[in-house]
Amino acid sequence: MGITKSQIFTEQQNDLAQLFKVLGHPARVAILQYISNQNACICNDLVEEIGLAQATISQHLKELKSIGLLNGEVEGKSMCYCINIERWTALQKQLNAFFNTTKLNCC
Amino acid sequence: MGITKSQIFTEQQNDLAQLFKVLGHPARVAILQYISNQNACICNDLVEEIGLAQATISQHLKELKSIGLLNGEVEGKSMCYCINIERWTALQKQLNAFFNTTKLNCC
DNA sequence: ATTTAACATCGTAATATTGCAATATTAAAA
DNA sequence: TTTTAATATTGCAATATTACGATGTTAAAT
Repeated sequence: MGITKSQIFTEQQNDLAQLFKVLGHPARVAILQYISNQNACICNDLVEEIGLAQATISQHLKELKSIGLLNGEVEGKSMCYCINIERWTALQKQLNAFFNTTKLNCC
Repeated sequence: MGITKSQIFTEQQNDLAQLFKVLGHPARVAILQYISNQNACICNDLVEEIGLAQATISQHLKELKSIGLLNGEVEGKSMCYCINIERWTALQKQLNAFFNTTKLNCC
């Protein structure tokens, strides 16, 4: 098939998996790491920095935006992409909650 | 293309992305949650519990094993799949390290 | 008004993932 | 030893993802 059977899982499980999934590509990890080390973040820098075509970078940025991790602000003819601090922290808490509520009493 | 250009990223970026990727499927999230709430964990339970075919569950278990999160012990004609506590904790630390080292000084 | 620069979107090819039926494999039970 | 039960593996169809060239779009610069 190739299609994930989302309907058999809880919303929480689907949401959590979606977050992990978006983070599950080295380009997106690299983008987050790079942006976090800049003060100003312009997409064109990323194309040179990461080494993927402009269209590809743009797609990855879109996915990071889809889970609210990035804010994009128009700045002249450039875009200023920034990490959404609140979302970032909330995401970290969300993932830790998953790790902590999963008990380890097995075997 | 469809092929991730792993060679342009660091090993750390690829590894981290791989971990996120394995966790990025609701069935695998559900499996971890279910196993963690059991004392004994037998794959056949999972088939009924999760609602995917036995072959599919077996595949997902294999992926979780691939990042060391699950231990599989043969127990008669059943398998006892358990969360690897050390790996679990290490993984949580690894993800937190990613979140914490990513500075939030942008914009 | 044209040009240029910086993205975004579309279309498409290549590859990966998901899911399952069918078929091994393995070990206990009969 | 045959059967049964539990799980793994294989093969394949359907769908998703990745990547990029080509083409929009928008706003500053000329």
